[in-house]
Amino acid sequence: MQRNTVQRQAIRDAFTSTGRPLTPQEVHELAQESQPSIGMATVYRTLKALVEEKWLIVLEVPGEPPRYERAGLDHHHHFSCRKCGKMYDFHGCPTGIANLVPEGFKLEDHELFLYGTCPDCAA
Amino acid sequence: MQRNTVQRQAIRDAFTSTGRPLTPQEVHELAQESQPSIGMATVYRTLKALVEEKWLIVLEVPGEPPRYERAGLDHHHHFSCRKCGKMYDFHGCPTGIANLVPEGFKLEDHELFLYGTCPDCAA
DNA sequence: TTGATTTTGGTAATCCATTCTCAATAAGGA
DNA sequence: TCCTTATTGAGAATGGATTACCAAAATCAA
Repeated sequence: MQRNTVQRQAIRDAFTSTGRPLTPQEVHELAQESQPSIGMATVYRTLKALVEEKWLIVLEVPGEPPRYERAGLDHHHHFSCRKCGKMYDFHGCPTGIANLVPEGFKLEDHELFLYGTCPDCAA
Repeated sequence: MQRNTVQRQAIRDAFTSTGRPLTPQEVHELAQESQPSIGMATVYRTLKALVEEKWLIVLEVPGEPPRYERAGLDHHHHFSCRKCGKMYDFHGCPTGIANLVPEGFKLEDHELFLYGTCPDCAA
């Protein structure tokens, strides 16, 4: 049977307390705040398990390591701060995406990445 | 001085003849059509040089190797075919992107990836 | 508490894209 | 054509993220 460990709980807490997509590195750092001895192997193992049990999903990001975020969120897009590297969820969706698609292409999905500066990093 | 080699020309031709963003692998395969003995080292070396001389730019893509494409194109977005993996440029831009951004965030840039089926792969 | 079993942490191993090395080849000015 | 020098191709080497391994520690049902 699966056991509840403090490490696994610390990893889940990283997601519920920040509410934003996290890299394995970020998860490791956040989990270390309550479990200083937690290792990267445990982080990777647990992320994989949480994806398998559909508590997390993997978010691939251009030119960066993947982010993990809570599964089941409403349709949204992602903002990446160029100064601190933190990624945020923004709800909503621009209009007219279907109009970009020329005849003959079948559009199934889209992913929008926004870049700029977050409030924490504003001058 | 820089020399014009058949390999370098074959790589440039891959971009001008297809007109779409290419992975290093794709460049290699396309260049091999006219230069069968061309090696990956030459492809990587040449791509790097063409980026430095601003004939190409690097396009990072979520969860995939980077694409290279001609520099200086108008603002556009990218469509990736889920069947054949080929990537295409689509001109234009959806509206209302700025509206997604909450108070306090400064938006500088965006990148939109569309996914679906291309005409070549349509059933 | 005990004890079977899962989980952990540290480190070695793996994977894979990209870069390096270097002898052989090719470009192109003289 | 010759000769200097840039470029190539093959394979080894590298770097960074992720996974495998395994002895030690932790979980939890009885």
